[in-house]
Amino acid sequence: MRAPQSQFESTSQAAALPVRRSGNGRKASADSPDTRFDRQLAKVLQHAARIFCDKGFEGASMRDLSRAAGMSLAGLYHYFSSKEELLYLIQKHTFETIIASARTRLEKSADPEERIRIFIENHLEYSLANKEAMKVLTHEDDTLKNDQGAEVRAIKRDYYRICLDLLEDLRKVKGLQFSSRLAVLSLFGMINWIYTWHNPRVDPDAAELARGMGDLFLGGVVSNGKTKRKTSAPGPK
Amino acid sequence: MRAPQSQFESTSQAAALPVRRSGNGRKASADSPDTRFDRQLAKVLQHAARIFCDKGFEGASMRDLSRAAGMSLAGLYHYFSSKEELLYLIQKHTFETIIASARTRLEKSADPEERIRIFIENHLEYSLANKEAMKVLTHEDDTLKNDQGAEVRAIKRDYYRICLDLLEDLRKVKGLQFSSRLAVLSLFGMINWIYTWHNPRVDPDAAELARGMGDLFLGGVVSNGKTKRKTSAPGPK
DNA sequence: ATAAAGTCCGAACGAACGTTCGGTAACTAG
DNA sequence: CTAGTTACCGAACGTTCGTTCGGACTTTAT
Repeated sequence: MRAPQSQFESTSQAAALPVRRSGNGRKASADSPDTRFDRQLAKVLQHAARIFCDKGFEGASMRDLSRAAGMSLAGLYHYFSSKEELLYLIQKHTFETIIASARTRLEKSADPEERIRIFIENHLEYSLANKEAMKVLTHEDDTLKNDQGAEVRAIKRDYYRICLDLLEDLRKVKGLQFSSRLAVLSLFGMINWIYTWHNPRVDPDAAELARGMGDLFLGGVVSNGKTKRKTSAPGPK
Repeated sequence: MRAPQSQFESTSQAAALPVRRSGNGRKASADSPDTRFDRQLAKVLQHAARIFCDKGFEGASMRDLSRAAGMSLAGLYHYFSSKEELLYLIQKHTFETIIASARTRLEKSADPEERIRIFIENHLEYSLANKEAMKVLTHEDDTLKNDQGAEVRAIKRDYYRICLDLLEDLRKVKGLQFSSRLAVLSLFGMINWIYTWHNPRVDPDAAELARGMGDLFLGGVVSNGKTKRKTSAPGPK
């Protein structure tokens, strides 16, 4: 929930974006990561995530947003160049944060099964602590087009790949047989669906949820992987 | 006053909607379940589902829809009274169809585990055969407000309840211990997430997908339900 | 002090939105 | 045939949309 560094480059499209850099060469002090610009942008991004979460990207108007952020319509455009870029900034920041967190936590264990549990718990903890941003991630999954969409999709693929590797480690070490793709997408289904139903007043917190879903998923993968022959039942072709 | 509406009736709000019934009073010929009106409405609904699926409910314009349906903007309003009602008709019809199909198929078995597999397979088969409508169901989950929203939400609760009952049957018969709510929501996560990734050219068909997810889910539920302890029994592999 | 840069706003732009209205063909009933 | 209903459309309504522009106040640099 901290401010994003203002390294907001599109990476693509080198044009036209009003982008400020925080620590540009001027100042003597090496780096000031939080400029006024950065702090205000972070605040706007947070309000925007809430509005996009509530009304959807297309359903939310810039006027809704200006009301929520307590800033004039025109004033908003000081911080980004279009509504689309706003969505891009939210999605990119959210993905990068959760990936960084996962990578850090995964360093602490070498056991394949425990690493999968760590991955799940990290995802659930971040999801429940940042519900709005996570809903915007999944709900506006294919809203962004062109370069910005491709970039976010690439980051998402990284995240997917982390989980896939964890599962293939497990499979090798335990000598199991199952489709990693099907398993990882089932797991993502479980943990990404939570935003549609989780109610903090009735449902468990992230840690217990992670334990329950970890049990369910790992129990399923392990118990089936052991006895399974892949081309089993003749079935309909 | 004006006309439309047929077997897709709106049980809530008795006012203001243009209502028309299909087989009203007169026709002698045995069954005309399909009047011209009904057939045209069904066609429009199908086009609308595709457009809503592609661009989202808010992102889709009535002009997009009129182009897709090959009908003028004004002509569309002969069949429904607002864009919102259009979404309502799609969602209601989809839910009712999948529920009816599930109920019919479930009659054919009394074994709790097999019944869960039937439920999963029914859901996946319908989902893959009606991708657009299913995406509109889940993606525009909280778009509808007021009476129409409440009605769709009630139908959805029925569907959830069917699955919950199946799981509690399993738990009783097998003497397992697990949270039915967590289990059913995890299962829904798996099977509803499919629309975000399934590619018919690479991924298995509904039957094999249902087998795989049934194995995963039932394996997890059963193996964990038996030993209320943490996972990974110390037993040697 | 003066200049430059950064921050923010009121007002307006043209385009697109959902919906309505008056009318016109086509079909159906008697 | 005529009368009436059904199916549909062109054109427009009023509103809201994302975005822009010129200017003004505030902070920073010299």
